[in-house]
Amino acid sequence: MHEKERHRIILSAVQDRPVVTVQELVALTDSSEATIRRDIAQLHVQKKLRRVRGGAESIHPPQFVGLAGRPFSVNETINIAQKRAIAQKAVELCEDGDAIIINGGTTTFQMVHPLATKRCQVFTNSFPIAEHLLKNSKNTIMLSGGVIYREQNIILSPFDNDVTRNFYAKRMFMGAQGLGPLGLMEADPLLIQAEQKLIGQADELVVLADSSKFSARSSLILCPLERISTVITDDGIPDSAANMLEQADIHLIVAETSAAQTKATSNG
Amino acid sequence: MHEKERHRIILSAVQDRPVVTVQELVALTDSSEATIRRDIAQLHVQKKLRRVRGGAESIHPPQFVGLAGRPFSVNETINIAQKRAIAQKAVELCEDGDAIIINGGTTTFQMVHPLATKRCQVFTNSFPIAEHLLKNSKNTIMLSGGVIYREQNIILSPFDNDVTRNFYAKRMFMGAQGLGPLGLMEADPLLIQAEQKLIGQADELVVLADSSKFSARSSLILCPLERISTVITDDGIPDSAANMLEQADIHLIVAETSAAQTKATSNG
DNA sequence: TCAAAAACGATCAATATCAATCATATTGCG
DNA sequence: CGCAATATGATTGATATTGATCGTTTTTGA
Repeated sequence: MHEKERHRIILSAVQDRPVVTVQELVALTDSSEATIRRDIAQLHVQKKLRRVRGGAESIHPPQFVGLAGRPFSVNETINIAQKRAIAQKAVELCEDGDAIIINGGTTTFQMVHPLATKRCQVFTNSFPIAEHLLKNSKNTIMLSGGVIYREQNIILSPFDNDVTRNFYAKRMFMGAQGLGPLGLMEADPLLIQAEQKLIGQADELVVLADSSKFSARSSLILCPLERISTVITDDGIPDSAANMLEQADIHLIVAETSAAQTKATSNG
Repeated sequence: MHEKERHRIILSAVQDRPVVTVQELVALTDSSEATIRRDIAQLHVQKKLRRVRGGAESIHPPQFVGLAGRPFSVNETINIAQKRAIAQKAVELCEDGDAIIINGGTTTFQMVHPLATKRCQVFTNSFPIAEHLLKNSKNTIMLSGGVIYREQNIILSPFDNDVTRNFYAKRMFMGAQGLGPLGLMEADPLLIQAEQKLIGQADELVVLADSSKFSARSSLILCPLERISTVITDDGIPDSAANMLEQADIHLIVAETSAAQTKATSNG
């Protein structure tokens, strides 16, 4: 077996599993320990893997380093204040007993905190949302079935899901990649398919989009503006976008993120 | 077993329960106390867990202990050694790439630890099993859709679930309330309905039942003995039960528990 | 309080892994 | 064909890890 061939096998083995032993690679490549060690040493200086006693491990974090459970550690902290304020407004629309659909996403995930005190029937395709609500609230949780995609933490099914078809909700909450005159934009075709199914199961569609989403564009249109009942955004929304929504007869809710909450909030 | 591998298992075990004993980890990793102590000490200085007398505890706050969400805090520790040994044997039947169904339960939950090093396609109706495997393994996880029942931590759907119908597995693993001449017994009619659906989706039915289950009885029969391919139990199984299974042409696997390996009892 | 049991830490032998060296095989070239 | 260069495999001494033992400390229970 050629050197390159072994390297290919070693790298693929290391990427599969968090750690591969020299012995396993010996068996896998049918070569000697000495050769495998030499290979590992080479790949180590090439930074293709990390050499450890007994074998080699992937150079990438073995997935639970920080103890997985942080749903979307990367995106979650972007515009977190706006997302939280928006999510708060979204939950304020919900009353105990309501049946709602929450589509997975970093903004909608922020709804879990204010939702903790509610008792709604929540249908979601997001594993982290279901997990959090299950552990920290008394809401009834319904989950869509299918494969759990780790990257998005979303559950997708290639098949029609009767659970989805039989659940009908007052409102569906969802985020988006972008929001423009053409409608709601999304990047991933797979997500679009799943989300379109869900949209059909709710009376009102409530879109949670921080103000940066009005300038963001994506190539795929999820649904036209007419389908949207309500948009919740933050006070950074440009006038043009507000006008656009007004003309489309969309109810606009602006969540105030600054300390200046002097506006039309009537509290008791 | 290698250092990294053990660390993986230890961290994954610590995540399950607020505290894990050295003995449990010895059983789980099949290594010595000294090694486990050294590992715990290492992970402690790495701040991956906290070292305490008797074992290790999660570094994260207990959070929701009283609330629903902790998988099976009550049942989980009953016959834990037997359940673990049984689960270990069950996982030994699985090879990378296998499609398997794991029905929710306290015994089947113990499969998550040995499964951490596998790469199977796992279909389950158990939220905790899905959660753990999602966070601590590279298995592909498929979840059935429906309402999450907090009491059992099981996902049930009143409707037919196409995800379920379209997933066909080599083996299905399940626990039971009881196992007698009439077949597999279960207590809850709702569970029976869901489990019967799943049973139809697998070639072989593997039942995980610690030896106490042979004396336990329940009012409802889930399926007859003929449907069962394999039973995995511990070495406390009475001869009468072993004979019953043998006559039903069921493959019997006996997992030896460390406690029962001492044959002579000095005092009665 | 004391005694028994469990858990711990240190030490040492057994084992596994490693690095270095040498031997062998294959290839390329004169 | 002979020879050198390279790659691979085998051997050996060095090093690291593991498991067992033993004495000490902590916990448990009377």
